[in-house]
Amino acid sequence: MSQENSLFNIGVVERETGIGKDTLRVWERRYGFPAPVRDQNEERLYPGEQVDRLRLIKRLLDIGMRPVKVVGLSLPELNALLNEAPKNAPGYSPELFEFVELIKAHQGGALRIALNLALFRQGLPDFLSKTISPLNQLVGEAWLRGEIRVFEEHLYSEQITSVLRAAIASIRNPAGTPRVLLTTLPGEEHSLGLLMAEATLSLSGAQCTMLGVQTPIGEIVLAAQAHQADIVALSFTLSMPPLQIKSGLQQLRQALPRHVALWAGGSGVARQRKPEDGVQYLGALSDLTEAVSLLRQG
Amino acid sequence: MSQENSLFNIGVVERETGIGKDTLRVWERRYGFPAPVRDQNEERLYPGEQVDRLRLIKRLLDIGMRPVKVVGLSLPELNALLNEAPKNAPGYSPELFEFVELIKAHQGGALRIALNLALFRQGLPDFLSKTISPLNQLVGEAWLRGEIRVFEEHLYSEQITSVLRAAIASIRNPAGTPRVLLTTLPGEEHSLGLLMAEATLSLSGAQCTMLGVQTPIGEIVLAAQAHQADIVALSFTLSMPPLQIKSGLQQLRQALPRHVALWAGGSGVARQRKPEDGVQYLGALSDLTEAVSLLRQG
DNA sequence: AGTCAAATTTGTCTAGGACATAATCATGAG
DNA sequence: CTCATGATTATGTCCTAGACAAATTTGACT
Repeated sequence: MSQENSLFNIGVVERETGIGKDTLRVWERRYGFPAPVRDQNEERLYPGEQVDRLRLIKRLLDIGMRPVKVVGLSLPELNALLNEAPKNAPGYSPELFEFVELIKAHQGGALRIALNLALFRQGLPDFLSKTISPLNQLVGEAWLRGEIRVFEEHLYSEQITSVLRAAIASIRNPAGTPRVLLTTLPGEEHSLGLLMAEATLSLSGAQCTMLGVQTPIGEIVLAAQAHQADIVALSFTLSMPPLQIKSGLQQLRQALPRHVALWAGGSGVARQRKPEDGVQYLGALSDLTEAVSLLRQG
Repeated sequence: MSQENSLFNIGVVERETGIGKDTLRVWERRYGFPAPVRDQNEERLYPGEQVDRLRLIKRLLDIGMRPVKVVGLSLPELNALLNEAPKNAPGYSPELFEFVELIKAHQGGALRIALNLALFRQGLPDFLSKTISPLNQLVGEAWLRGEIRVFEEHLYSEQITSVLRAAIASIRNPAGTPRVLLTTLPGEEHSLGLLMAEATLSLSGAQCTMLGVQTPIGEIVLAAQAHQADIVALSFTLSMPPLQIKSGLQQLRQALPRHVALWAGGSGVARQRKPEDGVQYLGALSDLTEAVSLLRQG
């Protein structure tokens, strides 16, 4: 957790929690929380303990709770909510918990080796759908409950990245079809989803061009043109505000030539209520394979 | 460039340019630029052309110019400034320009192959210092002059990442010394510098733990403890505000045990005026090898 | 030319109000 | 009882105009 006696100004809190300055101020006005002390210039200084609470609140909002219900709750109350949250827990296979144990023990090297073993035992499609995907969810839930720290989650991401990149490097198809451009919109900085999509698509014989994260919309359009892409594939996590996802997809769809398909996947789009016209939403990785087959047929 | 007739609200402009909302408003008040139109609610709507100018202005500020000199300049004036900027151009080897041509031609696959050839011809240390480093600078300058677009720069980063990660995977030393923890502070999202450092350190026999980008300070401390790190190595690019670098290094140095060394490198730290106590600044990658030797001796 | 203080520049913070849109609630129809 | 439709509440983002500390530049004086 944060240093106990430290105080943070509003800019630092915004960066650390991902909650905007305006939002922090308006919560204070409306809900009476957070309740920062003030320095000699009447500027807000947030105690570390409140920053910790804000982090937990952010997690609850990301999984769909509403501010009026969670902003201002005490640490124990927040933890109670977080612990009862994952009711939809499917039966995780015991093997997955071994990976989690490796994460908690900070055995990065051993984790990578174990993941690689699973990859070559199961094959890439099963590895992604039966190991990585549920493991991501399991890790996400454990992180939600505070059982896994941020740095442990970073370590985990790094090992997955390492394993997937090695796999992709060896199955890349520079002459495949369709041509797919992979990236995320500004604001979405997670690349794991992209890597999983690239692996799946490459295996389906598609030709992938990875642009990395946070490509401005205008640049995506240019890149699609330059690479004569048939498909632009975007990935969204829960950390991306639903409104930004919606308007971003709208703008991009409008700016992109009609013959270029726009695919969106990840936990962030599962949240979207009404689908956008001309945007294909993919719930699971397996949908990708299916969508490629459909595209080839039709 | 941005869609010609499009209008963007202040939040989008902040995300696209990296200039904060407060700063955009105060520039308008002080310098009369940007001069957005207003919608029916008196909310700012920035024309695409002004967003383009703001992007160029941001680049000039990142290389050390002052707002009073550049905010409000017209597109031709900005381009004139950008073109005269890189006076310190060293004599680039002709081979480097071939890489640049591949980038401009969007030949991602060919670029990766060419880079790999150079890697195995030169060896890793020379590849990093004589190819990648100057190429980064060359690409950075070309980008500054608008000769390389954002998406092309993304494509370039992706290929470098791919080549370096493959190299690192094959020289990783899980039992080496010293133990180094690699990451960036919140706000710094570029990981190329980290990868180059990891490659150099691994080759020196160090044991690297890569945490990826944007690890909160408190988490870095915990990770250093968990991995019994001897060194925490941070990377900073020009896109990181100097003030954030300074205060971040101060905070981290204070929170880290004294016996853990703190190393900082990248173009962002070259800008820092006064070095922080207890922080080692590394100007070039070769300094890393040297610093490791020194550490082993002393 | 170097050093120190004064002046200027610059980013970030403040308050309190406003509004569009999303989410929830309530009502009525089938 | 279920579904749709309209009213109400909740919520994030934007607004103005002022303030101040820290960084940088300027200017005076060795």
